Amino acid sequence: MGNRIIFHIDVNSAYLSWEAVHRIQHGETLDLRTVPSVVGGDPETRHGIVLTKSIPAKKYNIQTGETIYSAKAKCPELIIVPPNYGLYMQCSRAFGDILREYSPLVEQYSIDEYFMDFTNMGRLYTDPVETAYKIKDRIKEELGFTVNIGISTNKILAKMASELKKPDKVHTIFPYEIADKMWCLPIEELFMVGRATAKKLRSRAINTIGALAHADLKMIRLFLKSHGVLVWNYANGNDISAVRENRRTMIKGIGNSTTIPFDVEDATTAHLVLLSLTETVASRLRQTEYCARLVSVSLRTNEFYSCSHQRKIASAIDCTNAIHEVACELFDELWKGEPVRHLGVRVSELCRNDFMQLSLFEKDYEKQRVVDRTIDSIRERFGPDAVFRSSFLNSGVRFRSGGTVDDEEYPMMSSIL
DNA sequence: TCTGGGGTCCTAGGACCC
DNA sequence: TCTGGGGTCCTAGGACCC
Repeated sequence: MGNRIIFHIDVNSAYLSWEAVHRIQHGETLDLRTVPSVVGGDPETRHGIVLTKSIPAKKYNIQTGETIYSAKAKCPELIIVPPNYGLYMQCSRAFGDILREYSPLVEQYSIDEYFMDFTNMGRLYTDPVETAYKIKDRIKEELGFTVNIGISTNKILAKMASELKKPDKVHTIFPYEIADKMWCLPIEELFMVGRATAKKLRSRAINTIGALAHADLKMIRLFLKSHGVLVWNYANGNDISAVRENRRTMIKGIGNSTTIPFDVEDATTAHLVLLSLTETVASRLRQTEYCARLVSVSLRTNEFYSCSHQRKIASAIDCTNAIHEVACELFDELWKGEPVRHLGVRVSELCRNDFMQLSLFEKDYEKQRVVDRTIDSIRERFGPDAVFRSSFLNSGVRFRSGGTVDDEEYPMMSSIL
């Protein structure tokens, strides 16, 4: 196996860029990217954090994930726009379609990132770097937003390369360039080194990616276990994982969680929120033609204490009511009576729903499944709000939280590239 | 006017069995 | 009565990504 050529393509300030382009296309004269601005949630409903910042906003030291409140304090004239996930899905798709013109082997890693295997494309295209510039400029011209492209011989180096200088840039980190371009960077810049790992490494005087690369692997393994081996390899540019089309990969779980605009203080309201979360989870589960054997509920209190509770169930299910019933049991066992800020429902241990085994005691589940499917098809034809349970009337609880992903699903990123 | 939501993977401890 | 170890399954929590 010869050397590979891998591209990593990353949208610059994705949500914000996409919103800016959308506004310009609809006659807006101000380009959000040229002023301090962020995409962020609404503090009124307790969703007030920064999701994406413009480059001018970055100059005010505004960080992704910080509160809108503190971002405004750093820059009073900051423009805040709400997220629009439907738009992002469209942009993401259009972006991927262009990439697939350059190689058949394209992997979507997240809503705004793709890997592309350019090995063997040399017969069609003169030079990878030259082609990367072409792709970048085409995306800018046709779709209106800029990307960074990183090029190397594997995924980790391509990804690290695309993170170098932004925006609208092409970078390479070929193996012979690792020392010059990557080892000087602070340790937290390395993929998979988050706050906890950075702290542990820095406490042992490992402050740069280069220092980690040169550290003794046995020592790293001793205090960071398998994760240490992973990041040590990344620091050395070692990665043999393949770019894989994300059609066939098994989805592991489906979840929906929400921060409630008010503190929930009674079980009845909590159960209603769980129902709204379960409606989304269960309909997505049925849409993907899976059943689940594990249900978990997570909870965050008004004091930001988080905990979770899960249970394996006897036979796999996909009914809204059945999942909701388990979720309520789990909540009742978990909840100690504190005011609840956030609730989540997640199903996992999925299996195909075609050869479902139903025990005799669960025979009315068949009827229930027919009801679910009927409701699913009504919502498909007339919109998600066409039917909802009367228990939500005047409850102050949104009857369906989160969104169903109506386009084809792509599996989310994992730590192993 | 405080702190999102969607994922994946790993680890540790206890139960249980041989 | 005591001492043991290995294997699997289950659960909770933590770390990381975007």
